[in-house]
Amino acid sequence: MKKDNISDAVIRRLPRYYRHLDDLHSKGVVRISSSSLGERMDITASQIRQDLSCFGEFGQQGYGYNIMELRSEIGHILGVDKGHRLILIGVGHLGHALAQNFNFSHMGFHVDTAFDISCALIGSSINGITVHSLDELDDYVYAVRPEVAVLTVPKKAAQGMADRLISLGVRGIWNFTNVELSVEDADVFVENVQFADSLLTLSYRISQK
Amino acid sequence: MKKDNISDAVIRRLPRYYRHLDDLHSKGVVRISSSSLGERMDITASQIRQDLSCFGEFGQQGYGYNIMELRSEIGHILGVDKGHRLILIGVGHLGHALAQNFNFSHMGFHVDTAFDISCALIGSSINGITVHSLDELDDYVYAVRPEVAVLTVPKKAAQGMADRLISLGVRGIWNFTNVELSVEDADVFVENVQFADSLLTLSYRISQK
DNA sequence: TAGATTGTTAATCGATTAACAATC
DNA sequence: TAGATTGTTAATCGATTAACAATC
Repeated sequence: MKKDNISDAVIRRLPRYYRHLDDLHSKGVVRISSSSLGERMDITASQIRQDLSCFGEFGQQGYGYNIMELRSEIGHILGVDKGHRLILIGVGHLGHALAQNFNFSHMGFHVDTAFDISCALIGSSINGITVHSLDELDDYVYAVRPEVAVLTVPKKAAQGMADRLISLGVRGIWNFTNVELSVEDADVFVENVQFADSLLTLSYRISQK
Repeated sequence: MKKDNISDAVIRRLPRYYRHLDDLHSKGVVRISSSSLGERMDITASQIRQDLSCFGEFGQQGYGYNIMELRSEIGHILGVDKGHRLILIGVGHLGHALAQNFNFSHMGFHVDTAFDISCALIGSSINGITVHSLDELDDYVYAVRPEVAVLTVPKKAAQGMADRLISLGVRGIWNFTNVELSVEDADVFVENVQFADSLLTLSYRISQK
């Protein structure tokens, strides 16, 4: 039974389902039951069925799920077929690493432009992504209307840049600065990648006993 | 009342407490109540008190918490005072970005060595971290006994390298490859940084409505 | 002392798991 | 058909919030 309010816990599991189904699909597996998938992912079959039931009915009694179909359904739920546009703000080492290595298009994102203040970088191109001056940001965003901006700028510039991006109409910020951005607009979403928090969690675990 | 089994939810909030207290401390604030901290962090005062009570009694009735003291208590819980040693495995763009930008020492980690297979990199130095050949990995680990390895190698090499590191005695793997590592040993912890999952979560949110 | 705020117990809320009728 | 497996309801478990006596 389709639900209206999906809990954060469920949403955070969706990409993992997607990844596993993608994997199985590329290995040529055609169908899978919730219990086999659960075993693979180390979660209960119940949870998988419960999670999926928030969005619809994708399986078939006695058969399980068709992998290609379920993969595409979850992809659709995640919005990978929406053709979202994305820009990179900041081309330091991290921004550069993302531009170079991260497979944005596999997640359904179109990226062709990054912005930085460094003259040394402006005009250069990384993996097909050209670096522009931040002076051109406003015009670009008005013209192209990217939905998402990846923020890899220095700490100090983070909040100001976030405000600017939001006022320009960006709806999602993928935030790699270790600053907790304050955002008023309820339609704008910030997804934080907090390296430090992640490492400290690991530090905690290896420190026990 | 001190607890034995701390839930994952609590552990994942600790770094955030630590970060906020660190911030307040560096701003010169001396004391804070659970309610003010809660307001700042957008969580309930109850949750803060409940969380902290898992580890001991750090506050004072009528006063609240001494920031310097609580910060150092939480730092201690997280193990930032343990002097953990860390190595980088893989010096591609991402490894390079981490070596260059990430403040490992602020998290209490000692890092001076990275490993890679590329001859072009071996012998070079990034931000005081020298790059060695992977041929030297075993000797180094036996000699120095680093607790944590940061894994930023290509997908294909991930599981093999993880196995090797674990057999050498590494206890924590900070995993940036988008491979779900399989680890038998219950004393070894893997902390995943799944960029793709994070971006897809954002994709989901901006796709609603 | 009076006011503030803790640590903890109890109540509530939400998420996970189990069970099972429905059905492919 | 018989076996397998779904989607969903109910039961359980755990996490969050509220309340309050204790006390600085």
